[in-house]
Amino acid sequence: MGRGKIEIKRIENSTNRQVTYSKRRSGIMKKAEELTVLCDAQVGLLMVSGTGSGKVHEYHSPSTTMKQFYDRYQQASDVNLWQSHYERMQENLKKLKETNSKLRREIRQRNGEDLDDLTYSQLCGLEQNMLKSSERINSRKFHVLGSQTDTYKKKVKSHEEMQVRLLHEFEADIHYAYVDQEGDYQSTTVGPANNGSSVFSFRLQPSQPNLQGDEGYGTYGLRLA
Amino acid sequence: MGRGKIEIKRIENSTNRQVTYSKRRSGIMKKAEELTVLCDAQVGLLMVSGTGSGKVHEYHSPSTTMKQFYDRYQQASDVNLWQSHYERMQENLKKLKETNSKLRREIRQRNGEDLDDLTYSQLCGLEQNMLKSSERINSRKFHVLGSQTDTYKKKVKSHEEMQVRLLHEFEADIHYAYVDQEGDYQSTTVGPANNGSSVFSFRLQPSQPNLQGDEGYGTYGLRLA
DNA sequence: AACTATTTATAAGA
DNA sequence: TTCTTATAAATAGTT
Repeated sequence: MGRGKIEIKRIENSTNRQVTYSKRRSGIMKKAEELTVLCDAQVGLLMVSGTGSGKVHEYHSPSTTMKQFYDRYQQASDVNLWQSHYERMQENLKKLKETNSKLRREIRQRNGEDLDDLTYSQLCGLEQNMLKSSERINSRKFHVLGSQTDTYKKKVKSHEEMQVRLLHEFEADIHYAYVDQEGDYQSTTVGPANNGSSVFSFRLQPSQPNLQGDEGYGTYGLRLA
Repeated sequence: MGRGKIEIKRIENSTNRQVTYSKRRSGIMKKAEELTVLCDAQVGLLMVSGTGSGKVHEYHSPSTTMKQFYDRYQQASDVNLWQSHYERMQENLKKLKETNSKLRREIRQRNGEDLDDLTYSQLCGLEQNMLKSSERINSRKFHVLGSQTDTYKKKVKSHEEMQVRLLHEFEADIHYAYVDQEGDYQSTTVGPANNGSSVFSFRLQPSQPNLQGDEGYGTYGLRLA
């Protein structure tokens, strides 16, 4: 219906396509409304241009809301899977929050707070448990200290060996300098020595990150004393 | 477009209306498909005859599922609040899980496990913290013990008073029975006495619920010894 | 956005 | 229902 017949296939000229979309869109819209009025029907219509802004044009008969149409879709499609997914997610969230607050409470109790609801025997158990844990921590402490000491011992030893070696090289250089008058011993000696000495500089440990940073857990904020 | 022009208003003849619905329905369907093909558009169309069976006729562009339509609609309308809500929820979930595992780790550490990554000074801090907490728990323990004793003391005292009172009543009843020959002293004396004695029965405390019930937190499972 | 030659859709009739 | 056909509407190509 127009100056010439057209094949029903994608219009390749983009501008042309856009124009045709616009014309036919209003055409179909009018048809939809006419159908609604003439035949007392319910009609829902959605159109999105593939080209262009992706703007949605819609028509729906006044008697019906779009929502009713969507409900219809849901019935017929897998959208309701989504729904249940959402619900499961919400439940999950709730459980996690509960668990979370219980964990926080346990930590607070292990920190000597929020003890009012505990019975005498629960308090006893908790104390026992904590003392046992303290012992474990203490023993670990010594283990760490021990291995740290060992490490340092080794470093010190290798450092001493290095010094001895350097001393020898130094003496050789001195000798060489006297012989050749051109010894640049700074570059041959100072470099390695600097490199080695950094082993003894302590690095500050960043303190334990405070998790979500508002409650009282993560309370043993530790730094190198 | 037909043998005669028609007004766009409800067709009163029911049969005629039905026929027109059928004809125009297929017409609009064809238009929808043409729009889809020609303009590379996405089209969704639903029609329900007001008269008749209420059967739904639908068309949607093959490239699109109804779900995509739904999503599209969300994008273009304020329903997309939902989308962002979903995303925020997902993020929340992730954060909660992270927090959770950190909390669990902290508890494990306070329980003397999972200490390998701690430095010496962190271990020291942790130990100090736990000893301090133990003290607090210990002092709370004595406080509870003390108030419990007080409570019992009061109960015992009131019980003693009750006994004295009952004794008097009992003697009075004996006296009455002798005078009247019909004293049913069981019902007047035993009732209240039973009621009072239950104060001394211990109730088992249910142990601390194990949270999600698989990891090693909630470890001080406490019962009345 | 308007025009108009044509094609399409369809109202009425069979 | 479906087909036919005269006529109204829609619209492709043009301006």
